[in-house]
Amino acid sequence: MKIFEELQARGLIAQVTDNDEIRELINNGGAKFYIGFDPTADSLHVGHFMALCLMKRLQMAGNRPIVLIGGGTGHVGDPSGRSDLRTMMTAEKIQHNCNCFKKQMEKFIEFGDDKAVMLNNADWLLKLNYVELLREVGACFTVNNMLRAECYKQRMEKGLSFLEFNYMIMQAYDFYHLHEHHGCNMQFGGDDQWSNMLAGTELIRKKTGDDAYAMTITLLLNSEGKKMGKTASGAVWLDPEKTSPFEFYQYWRNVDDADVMKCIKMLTFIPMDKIEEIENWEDSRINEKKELLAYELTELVHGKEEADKAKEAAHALFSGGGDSANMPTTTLTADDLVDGVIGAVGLLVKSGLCSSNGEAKRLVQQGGVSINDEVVDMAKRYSAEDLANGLKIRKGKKHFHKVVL
RNA sequence: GGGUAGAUGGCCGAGUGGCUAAAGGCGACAGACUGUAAAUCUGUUCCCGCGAGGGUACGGUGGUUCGAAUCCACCUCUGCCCA
Repeated sequence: MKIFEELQARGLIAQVTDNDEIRELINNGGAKFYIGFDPTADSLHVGHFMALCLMKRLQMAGNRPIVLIGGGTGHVGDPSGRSDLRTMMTAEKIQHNCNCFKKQMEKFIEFGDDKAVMLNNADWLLKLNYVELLREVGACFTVNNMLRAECYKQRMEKGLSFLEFNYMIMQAYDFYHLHEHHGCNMQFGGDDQWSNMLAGTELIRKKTGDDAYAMTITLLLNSEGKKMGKTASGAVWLDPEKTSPFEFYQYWRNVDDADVMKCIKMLTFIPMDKIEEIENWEDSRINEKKELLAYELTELVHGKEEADKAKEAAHALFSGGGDSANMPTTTLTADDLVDGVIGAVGLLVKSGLCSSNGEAKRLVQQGGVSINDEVVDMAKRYSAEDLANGLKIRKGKKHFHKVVL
């Protein structure tokens, strides 16, 4: 199976500018393609991860990737897929985020002369001259057309600043610049990027007469149509400091039944014939599928060692036993005790499982907390000796934490 | 530049001088049921306090009042209409 067919089989391809040309190009390793990443946070998330995987797949098929960090576009802010105004970031924050991205990406993609290249659009966007740009690029677009783009439509009601409106132009210019200076002939991106990417191919055609191609990857949506990789407390990050490997593993272990196969296809590198086999597993093996998904992804992002640890910890916690070796742990000091003892509420707050005493109190009163496999009440107290051996706190069904003195 | 409507808890949204820590919905969390799933049912959902109670909070700053999310002034931001 060639790469294009594989991407298709995995359900990754959303839209393409020219099906046949693109198949020809990437199946023969003739694409020099770029994917842009705007430094909107100090860590990559699952959406970025998909793009990086795509990059890797294409690279393995002989195509040449360019990672474009949006040090310049980050100053503008992409309105696509947003219903409200994007807050502006300071230059320092952007720079900081760029550095964080860079570090994380180097773990996934091999960079080097004949491998992948990393560029930063700050290098050309920040020194553009406004009038010059207007004449050179602005003349190639009509506002009428731009306003018809899907990404702006939903913003027409809530308001769209001129700053954000220009994002499309910036991205189009990037593509044009990469085409001229780096021989880039193709752009990939999330499906919400489609209009921006088309603007790029159009600009290239108008300026140079060359054909350039664009392809979007399917956004990873769950069965309810919401973007995956988000939790109540925010995104699922790739940075282990922001989302621990265990939490990461658990996120995928807990995906909806309906979404498991989709995730396996779109996110893992398990070969297609194996995937077909998995797909035919009986319904009773649904949990095996989830474990497989969680393990594969954790291994890809955090490495085999962390993946093993996360899997072991999960098994220990959910399938009986009580191996607390790999649980997140908080070490308390004697100062945390009051009169030599500490209650369940104190432990919950100190360990970070609860953000306030009130929240912890509610949980305890609702019977949602157990310590060392015993449901606790408000009156329960623990002494320094109890703590010395380590206490295993369980909050609700799925949150575990160990506390030692 | 002129006119006009608005800014309420994580989000949506009611409230329009005391009964309002603020209806309702969504989300989230916990319990029951399960398969670490979904659906369903029950409870919880600003902070401190065991509790009585206290402290903050309705865009910002001042003011009127015994008392303000609610009235007044100014400011900031946003939508819409006219130029």
